[in-house]
Amino acid sequence: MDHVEVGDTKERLMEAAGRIFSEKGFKAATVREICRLANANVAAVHYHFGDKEGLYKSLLTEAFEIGLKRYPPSLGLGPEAPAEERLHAFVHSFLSRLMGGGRFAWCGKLMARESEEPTPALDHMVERYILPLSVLLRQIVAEILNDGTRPEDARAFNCAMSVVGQCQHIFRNRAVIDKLSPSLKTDEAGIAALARHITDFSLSALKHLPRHDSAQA
Amino acid sequence: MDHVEVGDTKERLMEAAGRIFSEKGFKAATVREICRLANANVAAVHYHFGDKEGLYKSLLTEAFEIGLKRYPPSLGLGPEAPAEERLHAFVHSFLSRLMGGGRFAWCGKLMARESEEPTPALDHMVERYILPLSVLLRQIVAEILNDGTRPEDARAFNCAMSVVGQCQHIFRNRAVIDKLSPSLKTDEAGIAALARHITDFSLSALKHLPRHDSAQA
DNA sequence: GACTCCGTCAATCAAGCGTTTTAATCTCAC
DNA sequence: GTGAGATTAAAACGCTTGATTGACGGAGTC
Repeated sequence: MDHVEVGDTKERLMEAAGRIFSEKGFKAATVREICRLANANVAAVHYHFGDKEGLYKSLLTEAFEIGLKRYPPSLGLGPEAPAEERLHAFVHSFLSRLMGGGRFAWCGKLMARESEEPTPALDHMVERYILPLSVLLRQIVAEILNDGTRPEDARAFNCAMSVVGQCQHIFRNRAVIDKLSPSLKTDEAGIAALARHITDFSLSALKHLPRHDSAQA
Repeated sequence: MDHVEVGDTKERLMEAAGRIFSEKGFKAATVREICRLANANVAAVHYHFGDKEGLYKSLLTEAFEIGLKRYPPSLGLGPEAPAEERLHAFVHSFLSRLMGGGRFAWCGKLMARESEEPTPALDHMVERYILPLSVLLRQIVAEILNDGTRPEDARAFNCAMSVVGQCQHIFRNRAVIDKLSPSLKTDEAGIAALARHITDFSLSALKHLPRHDSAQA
């Protein structure tokens, strides 16, 4: 793996830590590997962040800021756009956040990790970032259902879970999927194709779902 | 945490390792902690399993055996049963394996963890356990699609991913879901309700999916 | 030039890790 | 009881980890 080269030492450390932490988790990531990737001395972590945990906390805070700025819950589409298109935008951007390889690709991955192995920072993340996304998706879903379901109903919540679950699946089971279907790509075109499938699958489900849904919430 | 007390050293080690590995993952779990929980000497791992990875592999194999025996994917249904019922059985058993409590609650957690953070043991797991499950689900899905799609087609693979993704979602995002919807239960009745929703959602999607699916595999 | 502040560096620390060795202990047929 | 094999226990090995040290150099000030 090549090195992070932009910015001063502190910025390079954040960038490198984002990649490593998001891929391996807090415990499995090592300070030495982060510093190697950042082209920095191991002592730089102590100097700039106190310790490994200080670096992680700074990173998580930064992830919120960047995530909210780069992926606002509105996703560029106004509420006047057709619900079908808004669903597709939601799915596509969600996938991009998890699978994308851009400059801040680690933001989405880091949050997904936090979601599975929560730290005390989870409360803040849910309130600030996840809840707005959840509300937005439930609004879209309720609109597509078009059977009187309100966004706050259990029915909308369950359907929203079904959509998000499909999006996260390839991210969380990448190794297995690569073995079951080695030809499945996750480049930009592959992500787009996947977003298309998940949107079609979910639209088909939502538009024809029986009216009664006994699942609780 | 109190100690595991039943069985001989080897059994106690397996039981303790199941709890620790499933909670912390392979890397973060330590042999010393496992042995402390099992009331065993650290050398016992080397004696009975060779090394840490040997213990993990034995455990993973046991996890699949136990999980599949307790919750067989067809739940007693033969291939002559309607595809809709077989899908429901698959989803319900999958959820039970992941969310079920009791003596062997760690089985599903361990498998999910291996899927997200693969170890060298993944190859064997895929070949022996995951692939057959994948084939079974794709057969069910292809039958419900009823549009000429074969189980080995990309279309069936994508739809199977959509189903499995929904099943794993609540398990992998439990902390977040508990905050978004504190009333959602995961006892036996809650699991059954969730299985009903996922099955209905997927059936609705599969039965009305447009014929053309450009997603790759 | 002398001094200070800031940032970096190689070197090192103690602690914890998985693993191994060696000896002690247990089990049980004879 | 005795010896042999199976099992456990204690201690140490080599290694990696996160954290820390003290020296070094550049930039700015007087």
